[in-house]
Amino acid sequence: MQPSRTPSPSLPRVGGARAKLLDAAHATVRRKGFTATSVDELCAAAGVTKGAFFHHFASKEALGVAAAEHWTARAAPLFEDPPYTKLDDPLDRYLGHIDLRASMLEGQAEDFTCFVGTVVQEAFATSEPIRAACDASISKYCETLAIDIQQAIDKYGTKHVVTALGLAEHTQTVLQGAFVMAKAKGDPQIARESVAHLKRYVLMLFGRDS
Amino acid sequence: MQPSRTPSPSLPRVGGARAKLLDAAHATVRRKGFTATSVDELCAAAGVTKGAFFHHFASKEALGVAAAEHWTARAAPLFEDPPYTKLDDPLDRYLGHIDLRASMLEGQAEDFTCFVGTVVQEAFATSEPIRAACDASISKYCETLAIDIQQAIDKYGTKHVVTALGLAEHTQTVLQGAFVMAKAKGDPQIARESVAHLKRYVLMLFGRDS
DNA sequence: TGACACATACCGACTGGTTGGTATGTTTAA
DNA sequence: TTAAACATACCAACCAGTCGGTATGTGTCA
Repeated sequence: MQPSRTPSPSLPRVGGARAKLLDAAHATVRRKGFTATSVDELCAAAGVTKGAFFHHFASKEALGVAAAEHWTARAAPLFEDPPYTKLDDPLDRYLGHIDLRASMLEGQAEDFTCFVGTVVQEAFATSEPIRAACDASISKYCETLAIDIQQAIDKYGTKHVVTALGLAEHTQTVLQGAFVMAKAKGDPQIARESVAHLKRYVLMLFGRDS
Repeated sequence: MQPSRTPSPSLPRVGGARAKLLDAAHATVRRKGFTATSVDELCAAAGVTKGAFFHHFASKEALGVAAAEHWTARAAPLFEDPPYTKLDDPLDRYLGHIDLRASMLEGQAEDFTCFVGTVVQEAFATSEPIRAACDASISKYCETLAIDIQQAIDKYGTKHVVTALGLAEHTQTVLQGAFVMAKAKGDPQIARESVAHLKRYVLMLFGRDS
């Protein structure tokens, strides 16, 4: 591979309408849903024109797929930046992650809820590309989380037989459910309580309670 | 008993377009989402005309509210009909309910998922009447479930301090999350596994495990 | 008994606005 | 010069909602 003189040939040279549209999609779709968000509205929120939209995305569906993939990238810092990721004990890292997710459940639902979770609810039966992209994003999250959980199982064992991936997926399930409940109530308190139940389950499972 | 020509003065005299529209809404909206379901489509699915639709509902939003209320009524048999509801032990009744919900997670997601959970994700920020109606439906479910849980707590106590309503809400949270995950995966297996985790949590909490 | 007034249930063509998408031009940077 | 990155104007299809009308049942009173 030859070193290129241009900073990045694939990156936008003018304004970066693509990135602005993806960010606008994350914000607007989480508030109004995918179908209820029009292309015009998205363009207005991103400060670009329709021409720019269809230059970067073949269709609204293609934007949905790209936004789901972008969501995965946006979630990556969650596993890298927080201080608890440097802890020696894998169970502490897993519990630290649960605490972090609980602490994020504050303010307006549209700000802390999951883009792919929202979109897949609407599109799972009508757009296979979008469903697959959302599935990939969620699966990636679960697989990453399962690494620490597996190490915790190896180190401590569990009171009942569970798999690391299964427990990671259950963690994600509780979070997705918590988002739905917070939206219904108009208050994230109920979501925090469910995550507290989840943490209690993990503590009991690993025998760290009482 | 004399066969009356007119069944009931308060009941629809001709076709019953209202009931057919509500049933069609439950089916179609769970598959495509609320916004993506057009009024024309709903009328076609129900076999009625647009005139009938707007005779019974002031707006599409009003249908959403009515359908959420109808969903509550549809869920009532869940707490009355199953054989386990006749068990003496309240914890057995609660566990029986969890088993029932797990057994329902089969086939296509659009057939076992929750109407109000789907709708509230889309409408929580854009329609307060719909949000409130969905909240009422979910709250009713939790309050009903909490009755058995409270009796179980009174009878057995729990290893950690929890409230009956809080545990009922967590049960609902796991189910809502399980629906999202099943939609993403295109397979209800992952949903059943999360409900299994929930049941294990309840068993550990009440000291019924090992 | 019957006739008239009224209410409810339903029909379907129509409308003004919005939708996703296209066709074609202009600017920008290498 | 060239190609990508935008912008502008436009379109056919579709959308929620309206409206004048029909069919049918119900209450009232002579």
